[in-house]
Amino acid sequence: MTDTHTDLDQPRYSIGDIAGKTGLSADTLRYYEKIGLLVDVPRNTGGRRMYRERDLSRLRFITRAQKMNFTLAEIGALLQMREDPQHAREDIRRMTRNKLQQVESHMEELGKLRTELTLLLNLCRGAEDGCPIIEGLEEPVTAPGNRRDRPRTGR
Amino acid sequence: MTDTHTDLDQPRYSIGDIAGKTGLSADTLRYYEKIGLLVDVPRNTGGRRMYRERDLSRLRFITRAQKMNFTLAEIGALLQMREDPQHAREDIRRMTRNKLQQVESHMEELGKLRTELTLLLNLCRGAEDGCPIIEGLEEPVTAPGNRRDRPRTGR
DNA sequence: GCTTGACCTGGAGTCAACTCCAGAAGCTAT
DNA sequence: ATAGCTTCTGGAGTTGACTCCAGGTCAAGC
Repeated sequence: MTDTHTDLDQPRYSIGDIAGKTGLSADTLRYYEKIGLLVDVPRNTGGRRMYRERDLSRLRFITRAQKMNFTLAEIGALLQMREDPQHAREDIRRMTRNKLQQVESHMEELGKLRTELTLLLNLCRGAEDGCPIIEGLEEPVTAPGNRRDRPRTGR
Repeated sequence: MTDTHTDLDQPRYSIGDIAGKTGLSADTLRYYEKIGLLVDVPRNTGGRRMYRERDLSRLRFITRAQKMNFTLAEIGALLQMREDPQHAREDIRRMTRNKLQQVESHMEELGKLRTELTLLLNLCRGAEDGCPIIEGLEEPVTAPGNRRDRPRTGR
């Protein structure tokens, strides 16, 4: 039931436009359609794809979800949920809840990584010998009072 | 040969132990060594790998960085930086700075994704017909009454 | 000593997600 | 209406990151 009532005047974009806007390649866009991630992309009389705003919106969702390492299959399910949340099947809702949890724990992990990288960059800048703070990085969570001395690596 | 002086009493772990602790498979651990991500993993007399704490620490760094979609090659460079920050080559420092930026922008994107998923789950729960708030999701950042696309710099 | 299970090496196979053709056809400006 | 770019389809190839053998070795319990 994709006959949305009054979108006759909506702007349409060629595959090249969309590639430009999203940073995805035309090949990738065709691929997404082939595997069913993007559905009902209309064609003009010459058979060329004419994308609408909603496709763009979906694509942005897709790229965002990809950054979470969700598989395209999972993203497909999420898109279903997104298109029609109140009719989404229970397993898809559950999966979405699950994914939300994953996003949150990933954000936590990313926070740790950010800390590590920030330390690496901010400390030891210009220091020529020894950078004791770095030792702390070896074990992000270190029990207090248990400071092992660092064996110097040969390489 | 890494003649580490005083770590003779450090605990050593078998590949199975490490697999258990990290959640990686033994095959993956061997693979990481094969491609040079893990270096100088010592063997016992029988030729078996005996991992040390630092290997565990590296592996945790690796898995964290992988969640950021860094390639194993990139992670290898980051590990170099991590092992010896003050002697890291300038291009590796630059790369690290670069990666830090990526981490930050990814966290921002993840925040958006979290918002989307949260909305999907919290709204429309039980609603049977129509869920107007969902429309707002189509464009995550939408000025009311002015739904124009903002040009995004591609990844 | 024998069995059983963890581990070894080298190499082949798998999988997701693209990426790259070739050959044809659509659009646009001159 | 011709040139030159974009897009089309179908299918093959590539890449990164594993994953799975086969055929052998090592270690601990009985």
